[in-house]
Amino acid sequence: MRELPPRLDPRAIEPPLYREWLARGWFHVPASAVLEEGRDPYVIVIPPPNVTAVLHMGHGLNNTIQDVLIRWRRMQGRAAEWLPGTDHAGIATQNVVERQLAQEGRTRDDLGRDPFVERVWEFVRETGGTILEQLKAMGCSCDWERTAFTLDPGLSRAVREVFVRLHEEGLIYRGEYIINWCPRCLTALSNEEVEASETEGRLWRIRYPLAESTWRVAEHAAARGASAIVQLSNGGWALSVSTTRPETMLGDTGVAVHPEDERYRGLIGADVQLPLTGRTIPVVADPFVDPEFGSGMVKVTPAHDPNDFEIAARTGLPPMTVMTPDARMNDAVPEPFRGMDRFEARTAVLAALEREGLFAGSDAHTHAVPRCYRCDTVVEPRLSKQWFVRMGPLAEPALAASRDGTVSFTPERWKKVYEHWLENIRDWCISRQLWWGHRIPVWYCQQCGETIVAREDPTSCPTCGSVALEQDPDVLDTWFSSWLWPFSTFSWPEQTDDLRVFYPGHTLVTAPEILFFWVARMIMSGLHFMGEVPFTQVFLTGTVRDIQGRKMSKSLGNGIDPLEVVERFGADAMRFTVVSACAVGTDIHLDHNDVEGSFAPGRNFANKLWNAGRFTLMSLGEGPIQSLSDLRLALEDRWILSRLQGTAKETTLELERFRLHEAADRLYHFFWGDLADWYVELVKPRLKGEVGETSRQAARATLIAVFDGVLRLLHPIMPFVTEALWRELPWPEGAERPEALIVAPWPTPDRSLCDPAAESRMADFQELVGVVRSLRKEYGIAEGKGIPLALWGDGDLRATVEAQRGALARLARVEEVRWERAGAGTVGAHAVLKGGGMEVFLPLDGVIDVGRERARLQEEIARKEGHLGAGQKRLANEQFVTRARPDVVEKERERAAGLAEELAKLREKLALLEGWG
RNA sequence: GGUCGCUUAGCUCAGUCGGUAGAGCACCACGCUCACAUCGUGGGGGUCGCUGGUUCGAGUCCAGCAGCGACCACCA
Repeated sequence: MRELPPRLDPRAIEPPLYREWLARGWFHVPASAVLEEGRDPYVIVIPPPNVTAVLHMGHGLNNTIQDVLIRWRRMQGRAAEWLPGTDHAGIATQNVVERQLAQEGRTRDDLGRDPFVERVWEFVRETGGTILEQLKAMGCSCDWERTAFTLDPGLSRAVREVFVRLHEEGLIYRGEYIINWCPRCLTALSNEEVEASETEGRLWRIRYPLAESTWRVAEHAAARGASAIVQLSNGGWALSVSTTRPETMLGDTGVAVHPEDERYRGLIGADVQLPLTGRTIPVVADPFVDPEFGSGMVKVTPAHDPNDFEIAARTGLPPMTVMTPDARMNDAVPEPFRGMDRFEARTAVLAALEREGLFAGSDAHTHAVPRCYRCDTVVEPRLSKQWFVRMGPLAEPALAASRDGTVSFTPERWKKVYEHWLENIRDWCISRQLWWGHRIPVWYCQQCGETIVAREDPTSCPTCGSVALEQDPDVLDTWFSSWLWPFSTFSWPEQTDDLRVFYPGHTLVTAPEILFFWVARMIMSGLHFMGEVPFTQVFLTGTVRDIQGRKMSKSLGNGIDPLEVVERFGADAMRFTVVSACAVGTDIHLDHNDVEGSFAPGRNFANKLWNAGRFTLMSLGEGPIQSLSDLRLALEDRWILSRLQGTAKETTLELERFRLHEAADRLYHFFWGDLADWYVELVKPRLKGEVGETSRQAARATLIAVFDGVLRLLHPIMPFVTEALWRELPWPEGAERPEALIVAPWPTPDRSLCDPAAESRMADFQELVGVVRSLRKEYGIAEGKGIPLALWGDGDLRATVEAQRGALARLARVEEVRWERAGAGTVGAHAVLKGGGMEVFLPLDGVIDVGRERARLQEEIARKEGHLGAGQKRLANEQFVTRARPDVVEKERERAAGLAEELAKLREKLALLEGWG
């Protein structure tokens, strides 16, 4: 038997095992495994991390979960395909490279488009994919032969096909609308890419003077209580409007009131002098205006506000863009404001209005300011010509798939969130003014103006034959390639075996943050292009947070590097820790200031596994292992084998329900609590041959069987330490041995090994040992000192204790067991076993503190009397007896009877003490 | 503003069908008995956020309130 070191050294075992699994091709699943071997596929596609990303704990959690599921299904015999890859991450990656350039004092424009894109490619080739290497250190068993990248030729082809097809179907259109514009990234954003942040701002009130011709009407209206109409110091009349963004007033082309607002009815059509600009704008009527809010009068800036754009479209107001792409005031505004940043302009506009006596104060106002999800810059609504996907027709089937249960969510509450989003779906702005990404497959003929949308790059205009074609300069939203991931990675639109076999997939594991960005859209595209949902189960993980509940992030410096954890404590320790911490629907909290403490549970358990394995291997001794079925098994053998069956059943059930932490918990307690603490302790003498050869053989065979079983069950969560130990296990003669644990069959409970009687008797024995130990501690009897034990109970328990007499002596230091009632004159501590009806009596003459024991007894009697009283009251209650479930009533009766019996014994004991003291 | 979720031991969280509240960590005491001190044994610690309701009985079901959080949102 090989000597194992007393401490698990993950660094010594993990990398070689991973290399071997990889080399043996166990992660790779060819389509033939399904088509020829008839195996049932199980497919997970990885949420592709950004190609430039480095691993953080969120990935650690997410990918551990995926690997647990994949390894478990693989052991179940499924063709378990886990497809890895990365996302080109348009804005994020371009930003990274632009920052690099900035350090060299250059911009992307200095380089020009093609050289810039080449530079990004270089960067991606150099550093991209680091994260995938890091996943390997975590033990992720991805099918690396299929590693995909959203800019790969195949995936790019899928993107283009989808664009063209949607365009043909009329689901893609180009138009001039208000979109979310990031003035720093200089690109349009989708609604999902904008994050609202609650901000304490101000609501400024400003005045727009009315043309003199309307003063009389205005005065009249003011007298009738039109609060928005005020008189200026020069005697003229003005409208009062409110705004959170005063700088946009330079782009106002109207003022709107509700058509049925009696207060302002006379003013509809009136001319208003727009301050600072010398322009005259009209008052229009539009039902969007809420008469109840503020003064019931709204300034209209069609080119810089989505609502105003709508109002303008309905009322015919012209849009007027007053900002440059980087959010400075453009040449459309009066000279003094030109070139000012929008926030600078805000101050300047307010100051200018004040000078003209048109500033009317401000109020504190909390509102949601939209920010770019990539750079946090305040997003500017901007009128712009962009490409959009018409989402309504795509959303409908995706909604139905959730409603009819074709797709299910874990935790279930996300279903509602998903459906709510789809019910209120808005069109998707997919064009980005970036260079890094899939170029939009659209060309404009410079000759005749024709727009060409094509699968292949056109060389000439199909309408006029001109060769002067210019491709649309924009690229597509990164998510426009990610949403095709479940089929584009399997060669779609080409109809291959891979596609047929691995689509649709099964489980998607991801963070809730990208439910709309990615999950919902994948379901939409899957249904639309493949006719089937891409997966049927969506498992949304929690968020990894620090001890203060803050999200882990680079900028906060509160992150934990999973690789550091792997390096220090091993992948198994990290995996077990996160799995056991990831209760469904809850976030996981880790302390970045105490990485060791945070991962101690996993590390300790991995080490426990190692040591128990080490002990087992060392104490099995030489000689063949006999078959279990040929041996006469002891009580503890039957007990642990039975417990293993229950554990296998429960573990499987929990995994099926995505309750990974429960699975981890069951295995932890079975391994540590049952196997290591009890079984191993119980069989030590037997393994040494102290109880005879037959007994030794039974213990060896049982130990091997249980170890084999529990290592299999633990393998998905802790693949390395389990595989390392499993390889050292001797194998029963004649039994077929799988090639490796990673490909060993998943245990299914063997009913013939289930033994409730053994479980029950062991439970009594364990309790007896616990009671004796506890009493020893309580009375301060030295650990090493043996004690006599008197007990009485029924025949079954007696048999148990007799069978375990030796173990009792070792585990509880019991010197002698007497089956007789303690006579008068003997005093001791005692305990009553709850279920078993067995009483323990430790004669403790000379040790016991009689006063203390008496008090304790009295206390216990009082407590039990209380319980009994409550129980009897319940039983006396006619409603309870007639209405409660029969088994509950029966249980209550038994409990009461038991209590009464215990009480009688306690009183007897107390009487004994009285006599002695 | 709307929707959803959470509130149980010092901390992080379980708690299935309503029937005498659990785990891990932390803490205290004892123990280096040859698998493991990353360990073992024992122990202390909870008015289950508050109020009311349903029920024979509520951590669990219902209503209201408070606090926290998430998501959604075009009231300037």
